[in-house]
Amino acid sequence: MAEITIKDIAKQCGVGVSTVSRALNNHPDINQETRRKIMEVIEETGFIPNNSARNLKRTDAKCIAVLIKGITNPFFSNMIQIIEEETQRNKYALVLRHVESHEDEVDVALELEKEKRLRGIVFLGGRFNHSEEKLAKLNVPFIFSTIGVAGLDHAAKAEFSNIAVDDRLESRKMTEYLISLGHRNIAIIAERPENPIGRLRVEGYREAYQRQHMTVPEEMICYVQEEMNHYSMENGYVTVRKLLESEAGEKMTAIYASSDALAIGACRAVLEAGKRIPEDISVAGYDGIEIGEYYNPKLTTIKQPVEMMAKKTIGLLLDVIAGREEHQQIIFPAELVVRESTGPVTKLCGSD
Amino acid sequence: MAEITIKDIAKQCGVGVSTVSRALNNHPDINQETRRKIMEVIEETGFIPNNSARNLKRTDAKCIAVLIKGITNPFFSNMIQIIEEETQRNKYALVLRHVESHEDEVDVALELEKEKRLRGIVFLGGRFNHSEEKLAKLNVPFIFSTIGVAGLDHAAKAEFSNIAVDDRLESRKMTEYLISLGHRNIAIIAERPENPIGRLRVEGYREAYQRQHMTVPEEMICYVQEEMNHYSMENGYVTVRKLLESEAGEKMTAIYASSDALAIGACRAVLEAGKRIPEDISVAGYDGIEIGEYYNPKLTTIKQPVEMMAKKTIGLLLDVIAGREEHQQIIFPAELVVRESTGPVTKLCGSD
DNA sequence: TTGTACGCGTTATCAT
DNA sequence: ATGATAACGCGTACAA
Repeated sequence: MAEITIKDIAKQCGVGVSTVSRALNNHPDINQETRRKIMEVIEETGFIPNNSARNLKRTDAKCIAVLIKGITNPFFSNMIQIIEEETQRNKYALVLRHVESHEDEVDVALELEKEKRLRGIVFLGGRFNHSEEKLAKLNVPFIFSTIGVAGLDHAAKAEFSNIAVDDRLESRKMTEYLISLGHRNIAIIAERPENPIGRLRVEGYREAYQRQHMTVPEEMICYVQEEMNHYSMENGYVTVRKLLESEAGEKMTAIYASSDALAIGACRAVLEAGKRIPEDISVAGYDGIEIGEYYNPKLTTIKQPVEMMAKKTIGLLLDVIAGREEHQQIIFPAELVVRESTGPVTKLCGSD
Repeated sequence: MAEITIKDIAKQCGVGVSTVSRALNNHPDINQETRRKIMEVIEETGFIPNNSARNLKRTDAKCIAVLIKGITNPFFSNMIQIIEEETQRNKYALVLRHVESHEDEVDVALELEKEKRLRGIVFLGGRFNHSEEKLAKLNVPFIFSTIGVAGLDHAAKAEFSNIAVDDRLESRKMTEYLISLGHRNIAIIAERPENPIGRLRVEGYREAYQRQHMTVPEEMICYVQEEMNHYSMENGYVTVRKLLESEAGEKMTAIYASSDALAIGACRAVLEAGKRIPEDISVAGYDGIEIGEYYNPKLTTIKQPVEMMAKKTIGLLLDVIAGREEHQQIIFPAELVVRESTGPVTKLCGSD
């Protein structure tokens, strides 16, 4: 077995280990000729430096980590791509770590910080419910991106950055738009209230009614099924099918799902019930992912500015690392994109 | 800064470092009382062992890695979930590594093998075009899963395992089905020929015609756009829009896309051209991902048995690691799922 | 420009 | 059951 190490290379080249190390790391003070020779031997032998040993020793690894909770959420795939590009453009190494649902993302971050000598961390997805003490243990700058960090006091917020859209406001925007179309009984399919994002979006929904001095139709507020993936189309489908069988389902003229994936599932349930979209029931989503443009009918949604958000996330993190900036809370405006899945109320029996 | 280490804990507890190590790793020969005390101090201090140091020293890490090329491919998200569950069920640690498009997955594997002391590797996605010499450098068992490994001799195949469906056969199945509906001018949207999977699927398409003693409509064979993500809906959309403007587009009565994502894009292009699915043009996909069931119309597709494949991938890998099994080439049967997006030819001008 | 020797934080081996 | 100490493979200060 005998793993081949830097010593073997040194011996084979008749040089010291440090010279090999210098060759590997492109150190300035090394004879290019000896370097060439060493690299040749490395090539031949197929020697690969051990990263664990490197990380242990190195102090200056320009490396950041992105921790993603819920990789199945299609909203992230776009984000990740841009984050990769941006990180690379800035000559930073990137550790992309998928956090499994049973893991705690901060624990993972703590581990990774030691293991890889990180300079900064991005948290993508998951809920924000971390104790301040735990967060305080992180020794490098970190950012929560596209996570609803609600109800935190300013003191805590100074310890990290936050990139997001105003979920409450955007949610209100969507609801107001639906109301403006004449809808009164708008069902909302929301993330469970334990999730801050879910809560904020429901609050926005409520606000829209309240600002019109209309009573909030509480029976129209539905939550996703706990036991299955919260972002799956299946969840939207199952939830809306149940809804359609209920009393609230009879009255509703519009469905507002708090993610596009849920909305697609909702559409299927509506279609299967023999109703038309949007003639019988309007359906709207949230996120602005690719499928919304391609679905039939095209999905009305709240489009988050993913590209800008991803770029700002990395940009700000690197600025904070470099000491060029302080931690910030940045809210990006999202866009109400009206497409084909929503329309004016036509149902006559809608009002009771 | 002063990173807190195992020595600090030892000092603070008044014990030796080895005792702390034993406590951390749940070693059998340690007094439970001292262990409890040590763990308490660890808890208090927030000490986290450095993984790099651990990996460097450890010899028996029960750990496998899954390398995914093309994480944006929705076909994988399902697979990954099951792989995670299976790995955990077998008490193995899992390193999920996203391989960026400019990286070589075998290089990454080589690095990771040293860094993490891996016991086995799974390759998911990407094309199979690795030199045997390079693969030979991998010292642990590895499996290619859901990757078309075509045209390899048996000698090479004994060095690793392979889990896949018979892309040529399944592709033929789909084409034969479309032909049986009366379609003659079936456009195929395929991965570029450099990709073995793409090639196999086109071969299956050709075979279907040949077995019916019909000439293959070469002008109906389209490849995805090189410059954008090969699995994106956008690619399907752009490709089919171009196709529709061409001469071949006038004649075609069916489109068979070699992934569901492409098929969805194709549908949008067809719809936008004012044609109905399947009345004017039938559209079929390949993969059997979730969106196909929810799209409108529901997508006819070749459904790969993801769950079985994922389970077998991990099962076989662990068996090979344990010496219970030899490397194998396993072909799973896929299923032609007929849904709403395909139907009999109705177009009269179809035959020229 | 190059080589020697030490240390990174941990686990394994060997005493005790 | 526990402690001292030698590795693990590499980077780097220092000496040459």
